[in-house]
Amino acid sequence: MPELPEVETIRRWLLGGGEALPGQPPQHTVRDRPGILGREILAARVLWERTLAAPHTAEFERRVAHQTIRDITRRGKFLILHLDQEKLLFHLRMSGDLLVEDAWLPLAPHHRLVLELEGSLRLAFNDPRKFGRVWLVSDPQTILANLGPEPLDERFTPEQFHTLLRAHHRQLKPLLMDQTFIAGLGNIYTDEALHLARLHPLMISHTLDQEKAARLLDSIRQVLEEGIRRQGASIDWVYRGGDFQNHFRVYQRTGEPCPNCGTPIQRIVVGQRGTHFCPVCQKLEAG
DNA sequence: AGGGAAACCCGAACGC
DNA sequence: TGCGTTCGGGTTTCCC
Repeated sequence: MPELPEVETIRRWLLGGGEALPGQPPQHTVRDRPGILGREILAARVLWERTLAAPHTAEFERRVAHQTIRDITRRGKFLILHLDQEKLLFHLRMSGDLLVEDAWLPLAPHHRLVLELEGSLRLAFNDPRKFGRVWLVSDPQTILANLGPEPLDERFTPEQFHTLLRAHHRQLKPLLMDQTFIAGLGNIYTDEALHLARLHPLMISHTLDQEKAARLLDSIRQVLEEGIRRQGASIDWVYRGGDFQNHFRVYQRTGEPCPNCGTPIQRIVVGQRGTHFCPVCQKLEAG
């Protein structure tokens, strides 16, 4: 669910100046809200203890208060609020969302942690399934150190990607979803990238030649950039305002025609994950 | 090292 | 209609 493009979309909303998709009316959630950059955190309320990974509630509420939000960045699927003294890290996991609301609104049922901001605003971490986690740390590297390269970082070259692929003997699908291998891909964008690259999800990473590795990295970048351009995908009941779900090539399109060749899309399970692919465009043998 | 399974969760979808 | 069951998805942990 929230993967790199969704997290990046939320990051941009939080910075302010959010724009509606072309031809669509403004929405009711964060996109018509002012940004939170430069605002002081007046107080914090932890509504579900386990959402807070560190520190414990009382210390968190004490330490986060009276710090100002100086910057908002992203690393993989982590959203990072840079405060005066510390960093506030969010991982949305399955169902997390960050909303900017008027401070007087009653708390929605699935709000797990809220920060009261100056200007009568509130930053709310909403997470129906309670998988999301929040950290307040002085050094974000303690949390982020094991993440693989950023796929959209232009300093990350196809040659480096090929070397990484050859260093493993793993199926492409679970390898691409491994955040220590490459950061930011989840189930949706992995299936989409593999289809665009015409590579079978069960293909073994070690067997990719330079050309296929370059094609795969290019495909990863294309689907991530399209996801960001469309402001992410809104799937299940979690509405985030994006419309990439209307442009999926294979994800959750089992039985529908492949956009390339018309063959019905197949669904298999790989590493406990639903995996969608075209059996004609994505051959396991020579591609 | 890599793969499989379970755990964490709960709303939605499905079956009866 | 309403109940019970299954599913799915990101990550960690544990076991083979």
